[in-house]
Amino acid sequence: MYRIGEFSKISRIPVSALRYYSDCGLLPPAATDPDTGYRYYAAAQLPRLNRILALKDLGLSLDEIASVLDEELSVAELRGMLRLKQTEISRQVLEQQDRLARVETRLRMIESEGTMPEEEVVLKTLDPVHVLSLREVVDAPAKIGMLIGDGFAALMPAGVMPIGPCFALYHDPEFKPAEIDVEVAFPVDEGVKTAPNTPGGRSFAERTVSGGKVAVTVHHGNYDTIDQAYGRIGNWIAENGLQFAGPPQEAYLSSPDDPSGPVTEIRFPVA
Amino acid sequence: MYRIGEFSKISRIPVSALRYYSDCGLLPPAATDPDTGYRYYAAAQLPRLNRILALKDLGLSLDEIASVLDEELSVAELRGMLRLKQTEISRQVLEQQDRLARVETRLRMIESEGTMPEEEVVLKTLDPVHVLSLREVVDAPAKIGMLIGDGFAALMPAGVMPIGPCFALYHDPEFKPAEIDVEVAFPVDEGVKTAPNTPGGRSFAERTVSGGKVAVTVHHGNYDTIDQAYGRIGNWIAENGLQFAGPPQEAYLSSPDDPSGPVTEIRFPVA
DNA sequence: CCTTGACTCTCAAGTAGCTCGAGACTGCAT
DNA sequence: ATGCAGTCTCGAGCTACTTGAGAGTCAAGG
Repeated sequence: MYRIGEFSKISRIPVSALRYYSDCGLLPPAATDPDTGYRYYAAAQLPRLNRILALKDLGLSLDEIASVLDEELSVAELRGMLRLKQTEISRQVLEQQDRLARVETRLRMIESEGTMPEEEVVLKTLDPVHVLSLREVVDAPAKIGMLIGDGFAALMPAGVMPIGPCFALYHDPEFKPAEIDVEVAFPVDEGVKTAPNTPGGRSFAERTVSGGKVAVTVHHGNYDTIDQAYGRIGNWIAENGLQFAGPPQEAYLSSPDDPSGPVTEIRFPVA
Repeated sequence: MYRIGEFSKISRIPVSALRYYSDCGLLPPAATDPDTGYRYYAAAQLPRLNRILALKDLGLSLDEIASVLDEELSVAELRGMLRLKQTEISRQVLEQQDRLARVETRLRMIESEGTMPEEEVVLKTLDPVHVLSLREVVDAPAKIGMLIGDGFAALMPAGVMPIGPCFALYHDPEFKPAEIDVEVAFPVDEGVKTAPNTPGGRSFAERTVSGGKVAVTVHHGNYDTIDQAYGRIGNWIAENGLQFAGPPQEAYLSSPDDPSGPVTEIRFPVA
């Protein structure tokens, strides 16, 4: 029988870890002196310790290891557990490879630009939103603001409160400055199915804007420089090997009287 | 200005995380009501939040992100940090791929054998050990036991206490049962440079057995079935694409009077 | 028999990045 | 006045240990 320090030396596992395994019942010492509490280990416990290490090496948690070693899992269960690990690990490998690619992209960016950007593009997941919307082909971006104002002017008096920032969807397959097919959407409660027409005589459509993965970036400042944000997000999508998967959105996140200027979030659904 | 719940919705970051970022100073709210403690966020804080998310996505810790965002790191430092991450992540990728291969091997093993083995092979790292040793060509494995006994018989009366279990090194490039070139090594303190000859007239050599990576397995039971352990470890090394890198060792880990039988650890240096 | 030094014990806290729950306020709508 | 959703702080929990404090134990040397 070895004391914990000797057993640590022959197993090359730190004393603290052995004590931990002992405390959580994974590898109780062969004997414990009831007076002193000293743990005594037998050489014959090494196989169990090695099994623990081997299973840990496969990525199992100590709880899982305990169940494998002590609960006589059926072969089917064991196989299932390992299959699960397998998919989990391959997922992680892919994720880490992606991350590695992103780090490398970032390094190249630093080399070429000498610094990191103030505004980033990130991937987020959108929930589906229930909206009332106005769709129209307009001949100038400024008209969109009027459309939004129109919408609010119709909704507020009718007691319909948007439950989130309103946003625009751009339905054109490509951008034509003189003929913009835009849909202005006001998120509302599920229950709200309709609203009175706008002062301008337009009628709301009720629909659900689908969710999913979107590339997102924020433009902070005057609207006339928003093409920077579009450029950024376009590059990012290309660099990350993604593809457009729906009409882009622009969400207007600041109240019009915000002293630090308007904040617009641009979202491109991607796949 | 948004309350935390609204800001959470537009940023799609959980409230708890926003509070956490606020507490650790990474993203303090634009304003805090001194009476109620309510946090108020501005839309203009989204770019900073997105930068946080993007950097987190690269694998930086929150501390590192804070220093990147606030401490105006020089471009060189930034590059260094990312390079470090880069190597770190590629290391992890390789490690995870290895692990994946091990899980797959294990799955195949379960398919073919229907269960998991009682004794595992694991990779460990040995420290260099200072030893006194006896080397000899013997004509039968049983003679090794006698050599060990001889060694102890010489060391103990001279007051030289081994500081660890004794072990044998097999210097033959291949196994020949009738002509075994074996070295029996007794780990001793650095200071011990010599010892009297054995009763059998053999003299000790003093040397340091080098450390490094070894594949290890334990044989529990009678010595005549030890070839199982050798088979196991040989297969394992082949399966894991490793190569022998030195004479194998056998360490005798149980005292001779252990009621549960002898325990032998077999170690193959690998590269 | 006593001391010394190495070893061991238990218990608590720390690690990273949050999440969750309890108990108490706050703000807004009826 | 009431209710309810939202918010606050504070503490614990997650993994697999590691580190440290303070106290007790063991074997050898004097």
